[in-house]
Amino acid sequence: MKKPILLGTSTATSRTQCCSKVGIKKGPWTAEEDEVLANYIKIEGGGRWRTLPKRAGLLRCGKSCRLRWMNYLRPTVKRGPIAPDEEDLILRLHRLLGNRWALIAGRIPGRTDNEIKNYWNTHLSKNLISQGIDPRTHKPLNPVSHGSSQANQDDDDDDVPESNPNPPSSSKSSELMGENTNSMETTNLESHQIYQHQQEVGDDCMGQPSSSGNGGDLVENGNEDHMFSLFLDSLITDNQQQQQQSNNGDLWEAEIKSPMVEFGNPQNYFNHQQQHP
DNA sequence: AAAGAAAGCAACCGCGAGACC
DNA sequence: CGGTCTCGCGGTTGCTTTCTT
Repeated sequence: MKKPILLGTSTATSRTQCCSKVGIKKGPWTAEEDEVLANYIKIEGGGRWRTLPKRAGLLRCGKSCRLRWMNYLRPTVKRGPIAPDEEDLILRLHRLLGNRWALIAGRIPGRTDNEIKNYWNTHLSKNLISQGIDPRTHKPLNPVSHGSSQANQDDDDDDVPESNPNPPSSSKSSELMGENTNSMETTNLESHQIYQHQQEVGDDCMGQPSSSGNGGDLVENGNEDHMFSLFLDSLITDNQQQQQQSNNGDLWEAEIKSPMVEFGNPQNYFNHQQQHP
């Protein structure tokens, strides 16, 4: 593993980040540090990360403590290989959301954004490339080989945000919901149908709304987040059904018909809900 | 068996948003 | 209302492990 680094004045840069302070340890965590952090959070709870290491007696920066807890020490973190159904879910979520790792992780119980991001970069993106699919856009790398669908290829790139291949540098969920001003009108019936659809489909495969930690912010804060969660589930489910229906047909045609496109994006769903409660 | 390459993954970094003063 | 602080996120780095030659 990585050798722990104890930062001193010689290695500290001009950065003013917390981790550049003298005496703050970097590198891999030891079992002892893990124990100290886990025990402290068990007793005192998480949060206030900046002051937590001092209170817990750790020579780490708050960021490092938070990351360690979120990605490794949390009891809800699931270790072990990604199951095929989880992989399928990651693919579908990435198709819909782009590199919104925290959002994706929020829909996969026990998995962290870091883990999913790593898995995507090391496995899934390579798999897609080997299949001739662009992992960023989920479209064919060589459109020529895809026959009639190629005719729509250029248009798709311009105006269909079925996934978000180039998300902005800050990818908060709120931004996801607010970035598209292309207001596509929806009716009360449509939004109601999606909501009702969610009720029928249930939450078995998407996981429970996460109760803590990374990505869980999507679904744990208030009614709007809950509604977004439900909406996201409906997107995933409908997307899956349409892919099955397309069944080796024109994948991208099916994609265009996805609920994401019908709504424009989740923000439109919210706007609509707020205007028509 | 040894060396180099590739893969895997934990951790770091910088930035943006929201909270707080 | 502007400045500062804190948190959380996505991108990236670099060390360790595994595979290949």
